[in-house]
Amino acid sequence: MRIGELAKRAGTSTRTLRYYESRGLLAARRTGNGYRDYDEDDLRLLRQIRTLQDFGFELEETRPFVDCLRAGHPAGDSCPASLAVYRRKLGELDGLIGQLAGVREQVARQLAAAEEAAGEAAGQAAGHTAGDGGGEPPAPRCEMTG
Amino acid sequence: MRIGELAKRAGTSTRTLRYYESRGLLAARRTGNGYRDYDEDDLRLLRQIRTLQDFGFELEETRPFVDCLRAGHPAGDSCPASLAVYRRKLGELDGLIGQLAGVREQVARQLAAAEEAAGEAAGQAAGHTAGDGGGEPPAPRCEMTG
DNA sequence: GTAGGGCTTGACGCGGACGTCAAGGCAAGG
DNA sequence: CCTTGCCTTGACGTCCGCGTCAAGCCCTAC
Repeated sequence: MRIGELAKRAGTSTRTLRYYESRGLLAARRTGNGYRDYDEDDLRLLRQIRTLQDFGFELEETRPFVDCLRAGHPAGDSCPASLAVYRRKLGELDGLIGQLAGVREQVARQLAAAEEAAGEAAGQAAGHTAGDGGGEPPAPRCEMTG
Repeated sequence: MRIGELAKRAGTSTRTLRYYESRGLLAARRTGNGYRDYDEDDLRLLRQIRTLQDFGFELEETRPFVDCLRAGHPAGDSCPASLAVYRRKLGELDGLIGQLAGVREQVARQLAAAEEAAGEAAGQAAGHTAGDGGGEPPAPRCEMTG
């Protein structure tokens, strides 16, 4: 099949396929007139790349999977190098998730503190003190427009 | 103080400060010879920006905080617009964390399946069969769509 | 005088995964 | 013949937060 059909079947663009080729993934045969010519194996290979891309893998990280399929293995992750990428990625994901969770907590605390400060200021302005025990009360529900 | 000192005290670079200025954050007075001239308020403002940047906020998202400080408020998050950014960011973080957790689970399952397949292949190669029901492994237990 | 440091503006580079435009070839239909 | 639609290569644009270099001015010290 030609590049347009492959792109359509993989749900991507021809530009992307040419880009992959320029990166050394997804080589293509050529027909007599110079058009790229792909087969079902190329489609499988491309789907493997796209799946990993959807996971957030960088293109280079998909290379072991591609090489694995090219070597004739039934799946892209049938090779040790692919498993190593999986494991490294798991570590990265755990680290990133933990980091984001930490940031989330800090932002949540900042928000809570700022809301409380705003609430107290409003209370004072209205001559009405909050008067609760100064600890960490349950977060205000949704008093401001989001 | 001049730009070099401000950069040092904020733990960033002069290039970064000029960039912030070009973006309309962090305006600077000028001395007679054309040098930028900053004061302690600018430092506070800059620290606010840097804190949010460390949280992963985009520069544009720090603008409400900057405007808030410039308006004379005691903290950058004393204004409704800043709180709105906090809330939006919390939502984004929750979404992102959930998505990453979903990816993490998928990668973990892929890894487990590939490891098991590799183990069985090795077992067969060694004349030792794993012996579990040879069909598809049980469907993934939890679908964490992200 | 001159070396050295800090400052100025301007402009290009980077990384990642492409989008988009330009100029032109190839094949099929009317 | 001409149009339409697919294909080719090449090259520049995008986003973001800067890094880095270039050319030159200001001030101080020796």
